[in-house]
Amino acid sequence: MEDRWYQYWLDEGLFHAEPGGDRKPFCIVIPPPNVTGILHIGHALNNTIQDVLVRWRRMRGDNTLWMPGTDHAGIATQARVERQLAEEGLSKDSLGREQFLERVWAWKEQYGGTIIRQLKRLGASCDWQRERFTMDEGCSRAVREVFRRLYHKGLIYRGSYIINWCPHCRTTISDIEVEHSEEQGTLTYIRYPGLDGADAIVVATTRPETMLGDTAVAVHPEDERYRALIGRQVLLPIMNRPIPVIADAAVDPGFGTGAVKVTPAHDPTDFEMGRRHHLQEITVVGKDGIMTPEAGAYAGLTASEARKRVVAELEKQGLIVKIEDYSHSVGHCYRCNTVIEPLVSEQWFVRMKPLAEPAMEAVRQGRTRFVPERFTKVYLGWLENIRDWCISRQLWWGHRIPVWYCRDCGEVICPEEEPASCPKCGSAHLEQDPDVLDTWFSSALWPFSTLGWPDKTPELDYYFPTSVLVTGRDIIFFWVARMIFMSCEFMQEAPFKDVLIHGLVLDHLGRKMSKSLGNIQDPLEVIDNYGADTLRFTLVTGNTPGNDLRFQQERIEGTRNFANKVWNASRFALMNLGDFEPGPAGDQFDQEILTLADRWILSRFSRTAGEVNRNLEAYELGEAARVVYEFIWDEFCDWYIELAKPRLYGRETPESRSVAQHVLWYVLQHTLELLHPFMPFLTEEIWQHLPHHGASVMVAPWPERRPELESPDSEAEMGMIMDVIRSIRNLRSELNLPPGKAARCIVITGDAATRLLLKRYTAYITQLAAAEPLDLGDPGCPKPKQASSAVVRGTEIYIPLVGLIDLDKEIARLEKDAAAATKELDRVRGKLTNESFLAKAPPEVIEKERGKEDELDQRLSTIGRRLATLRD
RNA sequence: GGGGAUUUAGCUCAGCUGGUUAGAGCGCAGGUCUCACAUACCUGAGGUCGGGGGUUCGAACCCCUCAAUCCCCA
Repeated sequence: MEDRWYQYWLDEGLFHAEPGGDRKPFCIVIPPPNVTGILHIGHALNNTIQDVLVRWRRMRGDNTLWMPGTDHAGIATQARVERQLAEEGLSKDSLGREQFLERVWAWKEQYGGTIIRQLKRLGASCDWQRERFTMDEGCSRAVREVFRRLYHKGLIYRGSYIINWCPHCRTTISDIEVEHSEEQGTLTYIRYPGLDGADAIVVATTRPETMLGDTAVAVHPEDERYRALIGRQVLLPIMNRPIPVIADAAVDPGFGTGAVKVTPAHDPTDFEMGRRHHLQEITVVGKDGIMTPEAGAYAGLTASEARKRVVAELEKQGLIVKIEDYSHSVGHCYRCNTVIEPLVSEQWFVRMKPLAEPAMEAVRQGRTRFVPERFTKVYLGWLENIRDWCISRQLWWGHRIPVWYCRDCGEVICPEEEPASCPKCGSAHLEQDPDVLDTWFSSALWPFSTLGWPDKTPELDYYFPTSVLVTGRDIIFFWVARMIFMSCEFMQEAPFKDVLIHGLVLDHLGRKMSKSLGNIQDPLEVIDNYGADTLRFTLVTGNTPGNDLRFQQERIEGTRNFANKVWNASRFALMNLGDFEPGPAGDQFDQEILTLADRWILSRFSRTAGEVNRNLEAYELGEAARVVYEFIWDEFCDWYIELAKPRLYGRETPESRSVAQHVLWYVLQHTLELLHPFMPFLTEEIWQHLPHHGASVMVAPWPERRPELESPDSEAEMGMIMDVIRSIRNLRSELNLPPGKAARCIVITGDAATRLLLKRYTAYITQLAAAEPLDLGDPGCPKPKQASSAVVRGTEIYIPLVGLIDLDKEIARLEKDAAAATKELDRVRGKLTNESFLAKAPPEVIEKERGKEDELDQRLSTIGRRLATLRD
């Protein structure tokens, strides 16, 4: 059923959008999933939210484009193909760059469509004709253009700095790709002997092996303990190299002894210090994790082996003061969890300060708005402390850095097209930089590269800036911030008006889903077992924007039940609409011939539509879905359909039947439309079976409020009748009367209007409460003693059952009622006798309290009289 | 160390700008196979809204503080 409708939508071209026209544009660019990936539950949530918004706006009449695509995911994809090669006994180096890339492309062709197919199963209404890939021709051109412009503007530079090296992935990674975690290690205190009679100094370190590359010892400038030593020299043990004692405010006097060893080539803080004090940078650990020749006798050892031997040697020399257990933060690669090695290396960087400023301004001025708003702070905080972005990666799969070096004159060239010769010396000996760019560099351009930039396309002109970006909060730094600064730089405006941030999908115990925990919920399995509609609805409900959501089996089943309810109600409607033709004025109603139930459900429907819209506009998708759910189940099914049955079954007049058909059809059809963004397949299936205009529910006009259908009077009258019915049901239940068994019921009210109302709609009450016969009377009429009774809104209800009423029980029940009413009345009277309340509360609030007081008062006296009778 | 989130019925969560007798689903108890639906219907029991203080006529909602859990950053 789902596949069939999806194919129908595709065949009808309903997902496709073209720029132009006088409708409002609405555009979302998809967060491109990794080509290598498969759909996980987080994708399902992310894309369901987008699809709800997109389907809603499209029905509302906006020119709606949902731009899809995938990301080349440099490290991940390369790693996958390398693993595949390894299984064949090959390696990327044995293949060579060209052949390896061919293999990756082939792999992409074979597996790259998987996640797209899965998105389709979810029901995603993307414009697939426009599907893009971050390494397709257009995106690649955008990447080269952006690089070139930033380079010539001096915002991209090459330099030797400390970077994060992942020895496993064998590439640099950016600062945000490093994940820190607390680890148990040791703190080793080492004595560095003083030179020229100076005192020795003791330093503490978590990585003793790096001492081989020390080029200074640092203390805090105001640390009295070491003041005398500043500017003097100490002897670096083992290497027997004299190194200076320097003063730097970056040193924490509270750490260890307050004196630290400085290894500029292997620690970010030390690196900064080294640059400030012009220290030598000695690399002792290589990119392979092996000690370099600079490590002297330790060259060739692994770092951890070197650590053992260095400590042993220092021990031998009596220079180890002590070794303590110590818990400290260690950086790991976000992809493979390998411990990161900080290294000094020649890399490409983006100068962030000038780019960050406009990106912060765009958000500060509200041109881009985060929903929920609290994420603004996260975003701004990050950009305020931004460091330059290392963008070169030592990979093959990705956008090659568009820079060539002349082997003859050393010129660095960043031209528009691949150069044939050096513009400076004319040499043909050019060599392109071997590295590729960080994957996020190309995704940062996604909102405009997919719309055709750097060309001036109609798409770019019409759909940019896009309307809203929907993404998880884990990706604000990686992606959202970078898109914003790139757009500010190249489009002179922020790429989207709103950023809707959603939380993570957790398992039923509230834990992150992970392979190692084995608690992954596969969305496709849910689709197979329950359908995409159920998955979508479950993900969207029971959750507020930005908050995490626990995924529970019971909630899936609850939603499945709801889908089933919709299905059955519709089946009922279809069974009774066989001979119904809506006619040209199908949305018009003659108020005169409508029944109370008709007016009530139409009124409730209009309000529901209003609520759904209000919530969707506020990105409260969960609330919007809940409102539709409650309307369908609690009002349409439980009350309206039940009340319409006798009419539909022809037990009344043919005219009454046809009016009921009309209202039933109208409400069901438009309710399906309201539900469509959340449950696209089910609603299409039913909608198509109902009399309708148009090709699909997905392009039906979106239901808006219709104030002329709203009727507070009908809602109030219906509310009264419903209360009476509930009250009778309650009494029946307490008397253990089976729901189907008719029972006589006496309803007494002093209010003539109410009596008239109940008289007119006696049929509703007899039908839904099996109250038959129903006697209506005024307060003067006799009340049976052998009866169970209740009071609702000033109306007394009696069910007489001679011989079956336990008077003591009945008295106890009424006393309980009276006690509750008394308690409440005391509270209300407390308010109403409070002068400040009367003086300061708004009149309508006071009025409301007075109304309550009257009702409670009346109720109490009625119950009181009844009790007196029973006790008699 | 800094920042944020969460804490409401047995469980999972709603509760929009302070004006409710605090809601839903599941679970629980009782009753119904009523011709759309037992994946259902009817009825009911369950909460001093994490603790303490404050602002206010009025606080689940605003402020302060403490506690627990989770997340991010350094």
